Amino acid sequence: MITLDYADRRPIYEQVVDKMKDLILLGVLETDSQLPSVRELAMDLSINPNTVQRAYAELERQGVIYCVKGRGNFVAGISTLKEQHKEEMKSQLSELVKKAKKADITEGDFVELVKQFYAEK
Amino acid sequence: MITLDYADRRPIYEQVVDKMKDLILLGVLETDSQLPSVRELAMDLSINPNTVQRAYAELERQGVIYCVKGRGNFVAGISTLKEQHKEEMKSQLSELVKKAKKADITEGDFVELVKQFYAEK
DNA sequence: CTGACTGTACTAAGAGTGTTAATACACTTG
DNA sequence: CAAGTGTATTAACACTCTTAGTACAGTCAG
Repeated sequence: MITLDYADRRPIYEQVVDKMKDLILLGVLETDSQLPSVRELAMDLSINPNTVQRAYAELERQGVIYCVKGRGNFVAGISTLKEQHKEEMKSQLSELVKKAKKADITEGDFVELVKQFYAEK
Repeated sequence: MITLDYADRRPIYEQVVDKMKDLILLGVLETDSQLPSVRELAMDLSINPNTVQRAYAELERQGVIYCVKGRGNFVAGISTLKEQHKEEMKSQLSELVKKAKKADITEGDFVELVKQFYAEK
């Protein structure tokens, strides 16, 4: 379901958070569907249950999932997640454009790159 | 010359590396001009000389500056730095476009955002 | 040559974070 | 009741970042 990247400098729990968000945004995990249990995912990824728990707690804090004691963790509505994701991307793009300006990259060149990347695959 | 952001999660030495690169790319620091000494910058930023040394060592490793024992640190040619910077941005943009695709953001919308950000300030 | 400045190297210590391990408890469901 | 859930707690370990202190070698102006 998820693959960890140990070359990634970021902590494991953070990777789990992002991967889960990706799966939800991609529609692999639908609203109200159940996530793997803390212990199950820990086994699957060969990490400690505490680490998974930390990731799930963060996902709940962000409103991405909801938890029911004794039953499990479930995917929350994805509308807010989609909105957050979009805002996050806009923010990143804004930073990137600032950098591009500093590097004397013209708007035309930038747009050309965007089109090129959109055409890929 | 440089301002540290203690809200930034990244280590200080990494911030120093990036800020120095920015100053060089912006032309504030010209080729072969001298950087502040390790001890001087440490005093200026109220951090330990070792931390500055680490940043400078990293900058030298990346070929951004060159060091002369007993004399100081100097800005290397900026052509390779410019190239690296451009490649880095392209890579980041590529990732961003991938995310945008997943989020069902059209090429048109994306380009519109780019133009908007370019128009700012 | 001397002194003050450079870079560089090393060790030690402390703080913070991430991760693991081992329990324990409450809740739900078959 | 038993097995599976989430949740909480404590301890320990590893790793990284940062600081502190010291030391040594090179450069340069006086």
